[in-house]
Amino acid sequence: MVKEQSPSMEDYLESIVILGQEEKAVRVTQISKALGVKKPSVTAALKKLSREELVEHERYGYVKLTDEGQKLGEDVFHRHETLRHFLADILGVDPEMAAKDACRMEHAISPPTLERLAKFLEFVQNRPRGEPEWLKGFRYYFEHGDLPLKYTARCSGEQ
Amino acid sequence: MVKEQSPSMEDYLESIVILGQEEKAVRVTQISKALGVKKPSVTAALKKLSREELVEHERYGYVKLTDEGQKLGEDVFHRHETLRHFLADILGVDPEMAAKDACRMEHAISPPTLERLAKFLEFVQNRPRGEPEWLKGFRYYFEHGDLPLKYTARCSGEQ
DNA sequence: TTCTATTGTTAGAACTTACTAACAAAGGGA
DNA sequence: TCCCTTTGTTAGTAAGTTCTAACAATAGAA
Repeated sequence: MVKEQSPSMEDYLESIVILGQEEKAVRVTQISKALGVKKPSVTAALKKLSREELVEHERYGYVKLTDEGQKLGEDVFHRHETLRHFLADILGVDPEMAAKDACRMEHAISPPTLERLAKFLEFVQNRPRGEPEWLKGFRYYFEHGDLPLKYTARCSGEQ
Repeated sequence: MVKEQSPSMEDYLESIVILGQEEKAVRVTQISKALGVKKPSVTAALKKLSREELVEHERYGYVKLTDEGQKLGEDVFHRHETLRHFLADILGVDPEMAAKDACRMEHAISPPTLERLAKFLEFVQNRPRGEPEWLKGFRYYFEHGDLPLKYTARCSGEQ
């Protein structure tokens, strides 16, 4: 079984997954830049992740994820994306801030909670008729502090 | 200005706020039990928080928050409660798990994002006619994987 | 008042994660 | 081939958080 990873190690794994999608080979410098840490920190992290067989990394060489590491990293990325979309698309948080918050919250949310959040997103977004009316209502509510009249009057019981 | 607190220190502050609401005087042992850490850890944390003038604590005595500390602790608690309610009441996460997740996420959410989340809760819950219909729709969707027919048929454009 | 259980502190260690400074390997031009 | 830039590593340090073991203060009961 795979040991629980710390937020920090999760960040490394996630970052390697993302870089791996963009470039053919992942290097220490890229990870360093992506995470905003110095290269010796990356080396140390890779050493630790290698010991746990989540990463393959030979001295001065490329960085590769094992199947296990890939799975873990993708999972973190999935949490990140779900949270980011929820924050930006539902709550209407500024995209940049949504990404930053997701970056931190991704380490704190449990699998069952994430599942529900993902389903919620699905529920709201996978509609043939587009964004539901109540969501527009929320946007209005957030701006004005109360609902437009039509929401309290029309189609009663629906809100 | 108040220094940003680490998740750990935020937990101590929050815990002292909560214990302070329940009991007249807060002690090291209570904090220790509440947070599930050993007493020396509490002593060390209080020392640090004292240095930053967030806590008043004399040897072998009671623990009290300064105004600043109280404000910070209440803020953490507010984040916790907002997240907990969202998870439990909107997403339908099991109450115990909602509390645990909130406990971790409370350190990761930014003020603007929290504000939007709080507004969202308000939007959903402060209704004269109770829980909106779409939320029941979500519960159904989560259980069954798709919507009951009436949601796709009735009141078109509303969902 | 003295004993004892409770409560709290100190000291010392471990773990994690990051940093800087200095060195070593690799690789592409000249 | 040699040099120089880029890339990566090592060694040493520091901060933060927690722990255990041992000791000290406190307070209530006898």
